[in-house]
Amino acid sequence: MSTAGHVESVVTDPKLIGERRGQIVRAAVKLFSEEGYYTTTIQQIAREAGVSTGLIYQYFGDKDDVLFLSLKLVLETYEHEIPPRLEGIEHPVDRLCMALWAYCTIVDGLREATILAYRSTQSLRADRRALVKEDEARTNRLIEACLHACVAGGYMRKVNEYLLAYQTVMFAHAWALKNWAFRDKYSLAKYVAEGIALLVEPFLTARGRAALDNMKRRTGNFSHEARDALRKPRAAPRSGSAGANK
Amino acid sequence: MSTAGHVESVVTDPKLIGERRGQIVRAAVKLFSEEGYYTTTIQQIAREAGVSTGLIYQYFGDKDDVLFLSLKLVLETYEHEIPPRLEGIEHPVDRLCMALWAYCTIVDGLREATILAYRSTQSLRADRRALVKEDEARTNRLIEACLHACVAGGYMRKVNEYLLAYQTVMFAHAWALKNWAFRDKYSLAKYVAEGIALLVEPFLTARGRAALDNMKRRTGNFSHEARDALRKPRAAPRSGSAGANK
DNA sequence: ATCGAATGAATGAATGATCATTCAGTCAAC
DNA sequence: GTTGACTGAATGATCATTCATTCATTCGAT
Repeated sequence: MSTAGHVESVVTDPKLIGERRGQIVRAAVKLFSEEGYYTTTIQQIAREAGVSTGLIYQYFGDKDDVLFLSLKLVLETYEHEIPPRLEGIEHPVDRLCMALWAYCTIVDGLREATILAYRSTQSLRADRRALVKEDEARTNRLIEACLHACVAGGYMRKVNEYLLAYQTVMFAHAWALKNWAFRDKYSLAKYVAEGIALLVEPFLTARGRAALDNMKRRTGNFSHEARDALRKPRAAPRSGSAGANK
Repeated sequence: MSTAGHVESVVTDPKLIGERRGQIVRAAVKLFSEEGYYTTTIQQIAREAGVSTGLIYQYFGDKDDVLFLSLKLVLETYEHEIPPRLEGIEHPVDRLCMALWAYCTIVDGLREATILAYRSTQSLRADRRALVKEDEARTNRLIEACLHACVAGGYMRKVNEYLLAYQTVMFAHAWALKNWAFRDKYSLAKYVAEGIALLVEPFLTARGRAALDNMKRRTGNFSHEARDALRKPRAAPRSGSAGANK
């Protein structure tokens, strides 16, 4: 063994190394997404993250653990990025549409990672798998709440909110899972518009339809960033009771 | 090597064990479904199939090839088992509902294998992956055709048939993919009934709705095997297009 | 200030398991 | 006695995981 030749010290900038774990997980998500769990080696992750193989075991129990935190990162992105996108949007129908739009956008940005979630959740140890499912269920409830508000407000007729929420989530996931089939048929915006036609419109009451038409007019059918167009001009409505008025 | 030769004279004698390949693929589907592709070893497959490891390489080029044929078997099951279930059912709305019901039933019987398809399609070599996708697309067109017939017959309003077909397929797949979430909320029959409420009913015209109501009456909401209830009482089994009557 | 533990982050070569794949044979049928 | 299906031990690669070391710190005592 000749330790001599290696003068490659820890050249990392002392200032920049913040989150070793995050650094490693980010590398892992990238590689797992591209190549899959089993075909990605710890050595590759180490190289991608710019650390040594040994260090990974300082921060993670084993490879399974790295996968677990990778999936968690992805699912938490879903869960945490939707609510801010809904902030300030009052009308239940607007909120529902925006939730669908937001979800699809997020999936679009994490297309590979979304596929990763479908591919590898069951290579996790059972206990960790349960935690991942819990994350997924939470995101689901987010959509379900939007649906419920529409029904409660009289904008949507009674539906199976649970299953329709699931279908909505599946619709967003499908953008990643079946992208090879959709890519050259629809832009993301068109896809979302079709999603609304399939998952929202058919269930609206007359009142709901009016709200949707109104929204479409204001946002030009989601062609651009519709978020701001839907926000209340100005207000400080922190505590909102869902009570539909007018 | 090439798996091409289908009608190879591997064993031409019907007396001798004809289906060595089938025997092995069936074992592989079982194990891949239960454990995943990478965690299943050729040795295990051999044991399960009751043959030696070496023999597998007599019938398959490599492990990837075994996966390929396993997935093909599953997808072809979808493709081949739906049409017979529709046979003899004339009314477009009935056919559509039956297609959904049939698809869900098949998925139910292949729950693990369906998950396998989602998990492992991308561990296939690119060229084989394309073939698998082609299989999937074909099944999709089956549903699309049912939808189209409904629209053409004036039973359903104009919809994006392509995407609604996809949603229908995803709905069936979800029964496998998210079974942990649905299992204790719905029976399969209830699930299908909800599927019709979400994916069929909302798009029907008045005429279509009448047809659906009529079907529900005859079949008791799919509670039992509805297939026969929908079949034409009796008719020329094979030939020509009998005029669909009222 | 200076020195020499003591700490612990980080390294990467070595270890040990686990398989995919091969091949020298066996056996049964003709 | 030739053929070819079939066997299963042996081979060789590929990793996950370990661990003896290195290096840069901090810090207490001088």
